[in-house]
Amino acid sequence: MTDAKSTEEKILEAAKQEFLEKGFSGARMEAIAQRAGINKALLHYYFRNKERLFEEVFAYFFRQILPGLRQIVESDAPVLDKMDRFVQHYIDFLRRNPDLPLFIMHELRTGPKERLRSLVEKKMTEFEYVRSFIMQIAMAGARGEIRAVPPLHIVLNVVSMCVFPFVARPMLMGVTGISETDFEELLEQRKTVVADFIRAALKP
Amino acid sequence: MTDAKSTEEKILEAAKQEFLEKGFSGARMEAIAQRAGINKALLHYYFRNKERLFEEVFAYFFRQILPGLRQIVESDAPVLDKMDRFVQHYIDFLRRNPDLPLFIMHELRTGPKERLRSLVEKKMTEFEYVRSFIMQIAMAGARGEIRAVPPLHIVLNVVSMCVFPFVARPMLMGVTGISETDFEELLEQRKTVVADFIRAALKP
DNA sequence: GTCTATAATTTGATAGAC
DNA sequence: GTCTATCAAATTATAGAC
Repeated sequence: MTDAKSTEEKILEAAKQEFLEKGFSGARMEAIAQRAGINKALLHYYFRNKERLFEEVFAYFFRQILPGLRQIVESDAPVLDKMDRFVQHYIDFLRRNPDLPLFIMHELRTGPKERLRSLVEKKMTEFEYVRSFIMQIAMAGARGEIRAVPPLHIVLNVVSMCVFPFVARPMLMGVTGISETDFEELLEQRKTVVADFIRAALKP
Repeated sequence: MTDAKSTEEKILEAAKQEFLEKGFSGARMEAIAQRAGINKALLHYYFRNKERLFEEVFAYFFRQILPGLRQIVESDAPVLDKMDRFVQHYIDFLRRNPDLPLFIMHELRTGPKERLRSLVEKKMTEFEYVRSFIMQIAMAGARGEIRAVPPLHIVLNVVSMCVFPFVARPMLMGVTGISETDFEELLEQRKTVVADFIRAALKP
């Protein structure tokens, strides 16, 4: 197919980059136009204003926040295996989208509160899977399959350990002084280290 | 004493709030002036421009990022006890400064890269303690006191589990639908849950 | 649909009186 | 030190030709 991207697609692509790098208030319409290889006026032709363009981009990223969770949660593997799979899959995903979490968190924190509510209402599906997962963990705990730890905290721990390195990346590299490639290596190790850590922590 | 705050202090106080809430690019000098009960001109009298005022504020917050670490690391308690103490102490600190991590991370990510370097050079003391802690963990692992897990990953895990709930707070409350007070309760529980989790994960 | 030119607004910063 | 008034620059948004 390799058909040239439509102008609208080019704009969205450019806007994603700019907003991701600078955040809403730091992003510049002019910069987005340049990235897209067009001029400002055309931005406003396709998307009325900065706010609307941002909403489009933000909603797109928000939908991606927990990819592939369904497959994992709905399978009939033991919960510990599901956690393994989640950790591996999620860290790989974040390596391809390293700025996503910080972007979402910052905009959720600084932006208007309606932003979250409207999105949660539409895209509750992923969140349903989170709740399902929590239930499954609770049941596994009840039947002694794993150690009794409050399920919500378990999920929090798992996600924390996956996401945090990406959020804290600049600090981490500043403190340890490790290189770009060492950091990548660290993330690769982390897929198994974190999975092991969780298994050990939940051993009955 | 109860002496009225000096104008400079009022400005800094106001600037901390504004920058913390909105970030550098989202903050408005006008808003800071209003919060401080003065006018814009006076801001520029005390701090030449927005950038300088921000640097002041940012450096202040940055210094606070790992409070009380020294006491914990330098004591001669077993490493696991130190981790307990760190978790309890750090979560309590973050409850009093819930927006600190996200603010630092976002500005480190979006701001000029010199920002980090200059601060790291000055305030390496806290980071030294982190490195000491990592060494202590490595040694504890070598003598079988804890399970053999790469020390850097252990520290990452500990910090992750403490910090992440604060970074992800809006998302967390959106997903689970829990109330403000329930969230506080969750954090309180977390002090012991996380400490336990780590102990279990590191049991030889 | 796309552009150039320009308006309208916001916002950081300064001049100068008190 | 503090204020009012104002400027200059940056930035979003629109008008109108092609």
